Amino acid sequence: MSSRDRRQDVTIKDVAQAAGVSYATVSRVINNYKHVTPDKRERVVNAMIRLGYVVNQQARSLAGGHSGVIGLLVPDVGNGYIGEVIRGIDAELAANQYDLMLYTTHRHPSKESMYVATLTRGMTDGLLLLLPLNPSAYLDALHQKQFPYVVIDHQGFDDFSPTIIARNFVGAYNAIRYLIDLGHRRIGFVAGTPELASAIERLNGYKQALRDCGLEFDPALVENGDFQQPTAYAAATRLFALADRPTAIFAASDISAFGVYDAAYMAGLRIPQDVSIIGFDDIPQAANTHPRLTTVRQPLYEMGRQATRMLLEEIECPSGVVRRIEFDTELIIRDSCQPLNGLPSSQTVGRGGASV
Amino acid sequence: MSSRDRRQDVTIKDVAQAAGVSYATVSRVINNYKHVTPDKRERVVNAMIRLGYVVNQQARSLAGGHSGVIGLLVPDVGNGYIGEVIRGIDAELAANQYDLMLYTTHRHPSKESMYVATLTRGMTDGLLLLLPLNPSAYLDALHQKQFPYVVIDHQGFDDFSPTIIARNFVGAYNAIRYLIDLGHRRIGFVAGTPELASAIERLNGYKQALRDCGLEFDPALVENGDFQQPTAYAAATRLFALADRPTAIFAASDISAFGVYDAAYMAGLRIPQDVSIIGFDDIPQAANTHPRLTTVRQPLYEMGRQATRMLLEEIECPSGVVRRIEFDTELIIRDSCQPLNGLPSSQTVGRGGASV
DNA sequence: ATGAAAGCGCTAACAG
DNA sequence: CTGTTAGCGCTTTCAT
Repeated sequence: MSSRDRRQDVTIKDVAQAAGVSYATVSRVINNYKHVTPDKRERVVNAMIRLGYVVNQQARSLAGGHSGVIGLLVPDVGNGYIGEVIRGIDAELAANQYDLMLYTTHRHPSKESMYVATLTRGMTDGLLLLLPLNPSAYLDALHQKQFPYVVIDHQGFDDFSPTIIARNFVGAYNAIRYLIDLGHRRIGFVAGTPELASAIERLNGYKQALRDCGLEFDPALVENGDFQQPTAYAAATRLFALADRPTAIFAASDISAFGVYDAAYMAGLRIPQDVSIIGFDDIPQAANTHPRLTTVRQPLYEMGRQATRMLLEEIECPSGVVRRIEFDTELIIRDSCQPLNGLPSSQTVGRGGASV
Repeated sequence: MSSRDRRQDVTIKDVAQAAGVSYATVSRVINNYKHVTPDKRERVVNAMIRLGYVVNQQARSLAGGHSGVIGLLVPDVGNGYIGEVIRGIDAELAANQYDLMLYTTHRHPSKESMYVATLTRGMTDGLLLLLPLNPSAYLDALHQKQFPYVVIDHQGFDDFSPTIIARNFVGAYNAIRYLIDLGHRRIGFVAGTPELASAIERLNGYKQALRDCGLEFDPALVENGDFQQPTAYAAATRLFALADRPTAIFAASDISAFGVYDAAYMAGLRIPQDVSIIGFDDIPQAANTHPRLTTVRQPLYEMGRQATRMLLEEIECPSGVVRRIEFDTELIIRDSCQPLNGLPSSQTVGRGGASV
């Protein structure tokens, strides 16, 4: 089927011949075996360089070696949140000479299982699952197969999956406390996909903060969303149309917050004078909006790195120990909130301040 | 090396046995050969389903079949521009059942050659090169090898590389003409990496527009950049410090434009009242800044799609014809420019207008 | 220490 | 139409 002439590629046999050794020896040199005489090793290395030998990963992994590639499943690409995590993964992978196979599930739970099946059939040495929608469908199998994997941002309901997660509950809790401290009482919440544990945790944090402050939970102030901008726009529009409209809105993601921004502008509400807004994630764009978005920071890049490190360690020396790392979230105060009927709360100067 | 037990995976031999046929027949069924009796085909399919057979891509491609994976080389991930292109690529790939292998060169020209060498050694059926920095080092070889590839966003200096590109010159030209029409005479330019042809084209468009309007080209108004925000910030800061500071700035990318925004705010300049700003790309964030960024739109997503389509066609039925598709750019007028000493130029209402 | 040889799972002739 | 078989390039025993 493939039109190109693979015969022109140089293989270990060519190298062996050129170096005057058996091709098993070449394989040994490539794989850094200890017991090869320096003399032969050098001859082989020279031949490899001279001939421009490049290893064929497929053959290597078929024959039982490792493939040197890690599979990554993400719901989609091109959104800030995922981009940051991928950056972290990519950095760690590159540092360890691993390659990346990227799969987008396009938020189709059924695709997940399919991809997992393919990827674990020799193509990859391990799997990174970001925001899986339907992990129960295959996590058991992976675990049984002892196939290395790490789940990012999904507080699993099992106790055998290595996991990287941020403290979503605390992050949301603190955000709401901050809003309440500013005097807000009617706080709207544009929630995330209820299938995702992180969305639920954020909702719980919201509720708990209200409760701890003696505020009543009003279901009318909570709109379901999906972390995306258009949905958040629609949700916020409904919230702003309420007779007793919220004076502050907490969005389950920065992208949602941008949708809330849009809705506020369309409703003629000024931020933060007429409505305070807080996001979640702290993606790079959050600092480029106007006013700059106050948000709950997740260390996305670092989460990607750590997940990868965890996976690579498990691949290279399997311990069987199930680790779970929780990252702290941090409230990043910028310019999108202010005390109810008060002055801007931002302590910052510069861009945000000057532009008001 | 790999700890998991691959023997538990079901192979075509298992399927063959279960279906009572030779394993070549199973292969034929998998590859949709015409000459297989419906009866046997059905038995094979049933056996595959019953046993949960999943093809091993490595073996398949080693044996001469296609790997079903496309390699993509990008300078980095997580920036809006690249994310959009990847989205397009991903969509087209998914529609055609191809998988994606993603490589980040981290802007190291030397890594490019290395990755290309690895990827063309059986791992992939074709290559997509986005913004290559050092293509001359390997494009010849790829072409000679007849290895399918498509270059995105790099007006090649060769005539044998299939290419997807936007009309950078015209885009920049029109942006400057627009600024001049608004009355601006001192127009600064925060340029892109001079190694990239697109950066040069944009600079040329800038110069030509000036020339056509009888304006003198002032080298002091052009700052070199690298398409990134921090560099653009520094560049714009210098521009704003000029005795005869520019009243408008054209940034070679939207990300650069954000850096210019930062610099303007820090310098206490209002956008667009004190300085007009135009970007290039129209990444999603461009509409989320304040004021919303006027910019030159490249159809990033579509460019990714088309590049992929072109590559897949060449892989599936090699024609040897070198195609080159140029996409039109479009000036998207938002709220970051206004006539010199005049009123806002934006025709839009809603978010932008209401927020001023 | 190193060569010989047996596959890994699959595709692609080649027979029949 | 279908079974047999020879590899694809490499890792990994098993001898030596």
